Amino acid sequence: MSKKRKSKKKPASMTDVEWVIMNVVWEHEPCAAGTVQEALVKEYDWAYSTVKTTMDRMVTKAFLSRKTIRNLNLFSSRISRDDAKRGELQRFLGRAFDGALTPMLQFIVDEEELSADEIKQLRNIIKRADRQSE
Amino acid sequence: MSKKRKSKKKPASMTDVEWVIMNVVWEHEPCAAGTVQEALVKEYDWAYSTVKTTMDRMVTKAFLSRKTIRNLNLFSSRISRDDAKRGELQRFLGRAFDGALTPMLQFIVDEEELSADEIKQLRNIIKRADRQSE
DNA sequence: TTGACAGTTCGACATTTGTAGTGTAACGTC
DNA sequence: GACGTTACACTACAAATGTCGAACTGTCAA
Repeated sequence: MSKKRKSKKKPASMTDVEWVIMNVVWEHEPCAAGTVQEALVKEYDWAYSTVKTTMDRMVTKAFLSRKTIRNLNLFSSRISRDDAKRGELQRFLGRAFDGALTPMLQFIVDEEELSADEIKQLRNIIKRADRQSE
Repeated sequence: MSKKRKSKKKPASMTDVEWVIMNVVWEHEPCAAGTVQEALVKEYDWAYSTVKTTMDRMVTKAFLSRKTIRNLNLFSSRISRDDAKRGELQRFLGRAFDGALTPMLQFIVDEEELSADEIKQLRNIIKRADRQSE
């Protein structure tokens, strides 16, 4: 898309498929494509080669790194889960909430029907943060 | 991507470009492609035809509707801003937080450096929700 | 009526994405 | 050392995306 303004380098965006794969890699790294495919086949029935191709591409995109041992490709993540989450949050906020955080929470509170329990949890989270910031 | 399980119909996902355009449409609808292009040219320098083509495609995808008056195409949104936000939130949570809300907020509180003011705002939002749920 | 304009339609093209088949090379086993 | 099993590398291909240019058309004022 390419905005005109400069922006502090943030992790490139991942597609849905890539997220699914990354989530497995973070759990199992370093791991082979077969491992990932097997972990996912119950939910998504992708062929081995589909997963492998995607992972190869993710190496090019620098989401993954590859280490070859003998006949085996071992993949590892090149971005941390937290960085990826941060990037995703930024993009999400940017798209839908003009980048602002509190409107987003406001929206959630207003629009999603939160259970009393969830509200309690949220309150606790905030409370803790609040205390810590003093 | 297509998961194996069924899922309640939720709005299809929009690309970044589509979000940018939608945000303008929501502000100005019903509006012409030229209006949108002009509104965006300062930030993104897309040619008129780029915007127009994208909007045409968005009609096909049912994000927009088109009404032709004489020589003019007037576009309107077919999904509400809130629905789009809801969908986006779901996708965001699904990708990065296994669909769960509180871990997401936890993450924000832990990882983003929130200003004291932001924390206060958050607390107020929650407090209000809390009171309301009783 | 003739431009100047604004807006349209259509086609085009390079990339990226989703998805996978195939032939091949290495591995472990009997 | 032959053989079945794996995992790999390579190729393919349609659909979606990002991006426009060119040619055409309707409108309105001079």
